[in-house]
Amino acid sequence: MTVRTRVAPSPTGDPHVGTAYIALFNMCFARAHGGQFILRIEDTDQTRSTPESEQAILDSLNWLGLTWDEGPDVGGDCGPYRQSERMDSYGKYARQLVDEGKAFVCYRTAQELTELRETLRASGSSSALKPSDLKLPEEEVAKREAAGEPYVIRMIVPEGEGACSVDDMLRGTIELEWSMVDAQILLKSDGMPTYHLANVVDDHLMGITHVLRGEEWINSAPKHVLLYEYFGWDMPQLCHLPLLRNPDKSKLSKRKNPTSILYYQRMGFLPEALLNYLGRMGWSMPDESEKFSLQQMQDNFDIQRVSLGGPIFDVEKLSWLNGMWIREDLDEQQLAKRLMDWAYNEANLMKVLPQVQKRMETFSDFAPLASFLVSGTLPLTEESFASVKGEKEDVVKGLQFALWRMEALQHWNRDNVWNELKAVADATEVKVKDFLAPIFVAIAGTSASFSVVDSMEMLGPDMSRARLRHAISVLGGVSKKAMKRLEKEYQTL
RNA sequence: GUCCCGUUCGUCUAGUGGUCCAGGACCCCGCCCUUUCACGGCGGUAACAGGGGUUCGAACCCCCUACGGGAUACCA
Repeated sequence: MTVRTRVAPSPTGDPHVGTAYIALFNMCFARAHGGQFILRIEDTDQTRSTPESEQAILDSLNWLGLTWDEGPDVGGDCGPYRQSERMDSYGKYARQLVDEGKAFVCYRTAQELTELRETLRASGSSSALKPSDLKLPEEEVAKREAAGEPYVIRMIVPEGEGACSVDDMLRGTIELEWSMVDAQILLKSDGMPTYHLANVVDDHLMGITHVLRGEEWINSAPKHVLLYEYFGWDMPQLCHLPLLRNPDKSKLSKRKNPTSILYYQRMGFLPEALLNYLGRMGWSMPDESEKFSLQQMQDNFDIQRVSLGGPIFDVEKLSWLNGMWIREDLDEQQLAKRLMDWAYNEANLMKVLPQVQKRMETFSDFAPLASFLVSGTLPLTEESFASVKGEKEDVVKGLQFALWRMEALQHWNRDNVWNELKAVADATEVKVKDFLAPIFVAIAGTSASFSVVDSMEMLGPDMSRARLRHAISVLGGVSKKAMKRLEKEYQTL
């Protein structure tokens, strides 16, 4: 048995707990059956991942204690497609399908596609874009080809009635209508494969027998079934795991929740506890114990014990569990070591010292000045913002705008943070000093602190965002209506 | 809109036709321990989404409705 999990770095490079969640289940499943667990970091979208973000994921999974096997060599590359020399081979597979009449070259432009979709919708048809919808007159194809216009390769899909049966290890047979399946792009105009092609080709080459992935993939399973059929390959067993949710039940997202493993690391959670908690999401030990190690989970793993309701990620219970691990599994020596590894080490001290030394008269000034850097959620109240000038409404607006900017920021460093914040201040015609004041309070708990952008760099993206979010909610939050207004105004910046 | 997947205490879950007027855990509350707070111990509140079947019997099987989520991209 060979089980794999595919990991795609997020655009901002934050390793997502959902990634670890899926990886954990894949690993336990594979190991419980004496099989191999392969992890592939892959992203066929050149605009998304970077070598750093890919490394960040590996580091995070390592930190959690997950381990994986070396995959079979399928051409010397298990790394990001961006660096792959195998890119040609995907084109080859796509072309093979074209030659066999199972895929076709499509010269449709983005604009034409939107128009086609609009007409489809207007006509009340629920059908997806089919090969026949996309067909262009031959002379038009020739013209575009001669002009060297970009094209993609799409797969041929059944048109008309009928459904595709997909077997799921947990859900049984799922029937999905072909009418909902569009002529999926296999090879993008930049020559990159889409997930669908790459997924099927790689899994086949690597001899993957089982695929455990998120529920969000159920609807594209027919495409994969069809591709395996087209190629004449054996289909791996599929298993769709439930999705981790925000407290409002939507798919766990960083806009509503800290989702980065780095955040939980910085917050001071033990990797054992975080992993233990993820293992309790949608799964239970046969004896229902709450606290268990990765090894114990692996030893007792039974995929049938996965429950399908989407579990809500509850930080409170995670905290309780973490406390259990701290109290029961670490002696004082070990705890001391963990604390030093976590934050109380020389490297961290050296980062802070340049900021605080100027402000110190005695050593005892140090802890109060730097405490916010090793804190989790700051104990803020509305009073904390008393020194901040301006109407509460405007303060909240500034914080919200700052938060949005920080959520969109891809490369987290001092200069980028500063440039973004300055840009918002300028665009809203607020003095930088006044704009930053509430952000100081949000980040450091007081406006009397050292450089807020340096602090934010040290705290990292998720902790910084979480604090901005917390500050907004302390100030009464933003109502749905107000949020709409703010979003509109934000767009105009 | 359409399709798909779900639905047991507020939350995580046990439960695969009788042992369930539904068990455990987090949260909350009370009591005990304790110079305080926490930890720990004990106890309490609180759920089978609704309606129809099937069956001697249904949280469990089937159907319908409602609700939630996901998908509907040259993102994964």
